[in-house]
Amino acid sequence: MKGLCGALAEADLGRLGSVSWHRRFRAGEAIHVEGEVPPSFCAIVSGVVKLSKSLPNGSQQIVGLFGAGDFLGRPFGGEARATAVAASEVEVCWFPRATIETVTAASGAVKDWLYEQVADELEKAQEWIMLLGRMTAEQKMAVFLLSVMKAAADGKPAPAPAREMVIELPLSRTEIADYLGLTIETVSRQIARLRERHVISAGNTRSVVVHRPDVLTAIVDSTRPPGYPVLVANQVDA
Amino acid sequence: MKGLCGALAEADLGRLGSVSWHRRFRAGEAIHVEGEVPPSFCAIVSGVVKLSKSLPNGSQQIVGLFGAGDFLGRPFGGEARATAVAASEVEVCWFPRATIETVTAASGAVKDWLYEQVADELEKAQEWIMLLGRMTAEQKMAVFLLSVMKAAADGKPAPAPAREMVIELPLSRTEIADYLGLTIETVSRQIARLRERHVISAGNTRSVVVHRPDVLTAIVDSTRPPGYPVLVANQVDA
DNA sequence: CGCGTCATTGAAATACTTCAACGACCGTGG
DNA sequence: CCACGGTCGTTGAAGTATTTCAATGACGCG
Repeated sequence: MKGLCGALAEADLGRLGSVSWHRRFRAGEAIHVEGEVPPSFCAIVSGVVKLSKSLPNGSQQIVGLFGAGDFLGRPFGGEARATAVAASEVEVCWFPRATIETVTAASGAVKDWLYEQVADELEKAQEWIMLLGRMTAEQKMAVFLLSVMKAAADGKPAPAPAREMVIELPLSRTEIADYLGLTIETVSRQIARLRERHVISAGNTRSVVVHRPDVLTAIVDSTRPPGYPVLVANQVDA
Repeated sequence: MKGLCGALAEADLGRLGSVSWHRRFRAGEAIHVEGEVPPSFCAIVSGVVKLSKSLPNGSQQIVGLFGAGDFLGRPFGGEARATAVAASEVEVCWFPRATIETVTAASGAVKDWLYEQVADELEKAQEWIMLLGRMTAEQKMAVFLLSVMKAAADGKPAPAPAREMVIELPLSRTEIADYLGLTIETVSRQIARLRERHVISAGNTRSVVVHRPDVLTAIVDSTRPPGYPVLVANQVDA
């Protein structure tokens, strides 16, 4: 999270501080564009950023999601191979590319930090490959909800997924679909089904109450027939 | 490819050379195991290694494929989050973890190289996310064949995908299925269909003659109805 | 020769998509 | 204030790609 500052010598910190500035993006605005050399490296202060790729036929796939504390852009990277778009109102701390590259080149600690950063992202990407390749729509949806819960609970007192929780979805249905590799209709239907089963209930479109996180996790690691009999027996009232 | 040596000072090169040794793995043998701290970092000399994750329900997904010149394992990484298995007879150049970490910690150039390495891998992973999330079985198969062609042609005189080419598939049907997020039957059928359309023809199960690379690329970036009429018209003889 | 693994093929089942219609929400302008 | 159009989400019905189940064929090996 705040590892960058930890990795920086005082002199560098001051140097970076003096050239950085805050910048806001409204939902939908592009931060980096696929095929262009990103002019910056930035830390997300608040909001959610989606990193997406698009196919010639026009369909999109979100390949990564970033929130407060995450970093965008890769020093020495050349052209960005995906587009970064603000999924909500986003505030970033913005560093000119050149400065970051100079500081990085000079500091071993920063290099270490950067390496960690990319390695983590790779790990997440590989998880996602697994998810996209081998999970059903239902499982994908469950993973998504759980990950939003986890993100929301990050740093909160209770580390375990609590017994009940209200979460705000950071993405529209269309974006969720692009994230999970599904269509918007399938996403909608999966949510409806979870609601019918009383696993979640929805107020506003964007906010969801998760009643049974345990059922979500059960769905995620269920063998293909997703344990309906057992789970339904548990939750249907007599 | 040989970037590691370029990044190393002579002293380090000697040091590494003296502790490295060659090691062979037979097809199916595990090189690193998910959940264990890998005892080594190694360069693949020959053969193909698959990196896979498995779901509780037993299904597998290959999250990466590595060939000669690629590197396995991440210094400072902790537990491996995927299993690396030899997909064929594999020969590696093996370095004890401790040595690699010492050398890396000391050398900025090695850090840079390592960073590049991971960043490249991340880029490939994101491509794969796109593929798994948004492509049809037919497109996946085409991408796979093209990537095998590219790997085979690597460093060859003609850089462009040639007009006709014989390739050896480095994976079994099951492995291809795990790689593309499909079932073995679907893979088999897609190959059969490509054969019927005279895009490829097959000798041995593991070897394929690609007659029309252009059709494969057309399939990859076709909008959903994969242009059958046009393409078929081109290739069917009068 | 017979057994085991791997690949192919067919037929039926199903998960997901596509197409299409409708309802809810929201800001704009009358 | 209310009607209007636009975007977004939901829902139904039909279509299709892919999976599942099952049987058969090809190959290698003891």
